[in-house]
Amino acid sequence: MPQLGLDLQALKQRIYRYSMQITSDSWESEDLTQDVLLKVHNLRQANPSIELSNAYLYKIALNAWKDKLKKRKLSSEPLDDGHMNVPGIDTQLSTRELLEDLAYRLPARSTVILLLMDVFDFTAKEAAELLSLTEGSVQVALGRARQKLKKLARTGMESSVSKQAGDPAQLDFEALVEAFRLRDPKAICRSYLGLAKRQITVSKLKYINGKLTFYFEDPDGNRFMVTS
DNA sequence: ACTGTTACCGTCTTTGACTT
DNA sequence: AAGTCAAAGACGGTAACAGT
Repeated sequence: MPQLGLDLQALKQRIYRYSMQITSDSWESEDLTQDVLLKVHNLRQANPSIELSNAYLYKIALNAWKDKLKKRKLSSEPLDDGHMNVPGIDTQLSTRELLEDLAYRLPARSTVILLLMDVFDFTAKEAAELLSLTEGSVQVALGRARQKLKKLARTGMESSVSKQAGDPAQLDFEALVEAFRLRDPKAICRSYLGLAKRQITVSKLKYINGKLTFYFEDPDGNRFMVTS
């Protein structure tokens, strides 16, 4: 029975492979891998001499996946909720496209709130915390932004806004992460739009162990993760 | 006109007690 | 153990008002 070494990267890859077998979904697997790594970390802290066999590791992953499914209440909630990597089913694509246009018409703060809550499924509380606002302000700003979004959708976004004006020069992942770190709505907006222009999408954004974790996807389909 | 805050309301989820 | 149900809490939305 092969023992798992302390090489975190190797361990992560192994768990990811198990997760892919269980979930058949890359994003779910990344989530599951994070969960399992956390469980393994806790297990090791509780018992440093614990033997983490492959079978045991697989069991942990499987149980974690079952827990996830339970919480998600599969009967009432589609599996791809909040995820945008399901081929052919991109329910949030229109929101994303509208959002990118909207970003040129709304204040940065409102756009970022819409981005966080309607695209990345942040709660009002989380968005408020990130932007140093009250929950009420976030909710109202969101409502107003949504109204504007609907209005623009109704009018067919008739004038495709010129996206050249004001485009910043240095727009990369670090800029976006830094913008989030500094809680600067304008910078977040700029960086996000810059990436969108390069056809690089932030396909997922979530808190993992208290840190913001960004999942990017480039035009070639390459996916990578950046943690703030 | 725009933005932030507060109060209030409706909906959904969670939790605990109770019954089968 | 499993199912049911009511209470409590969390959450999102809206209206009204105030400040800039």
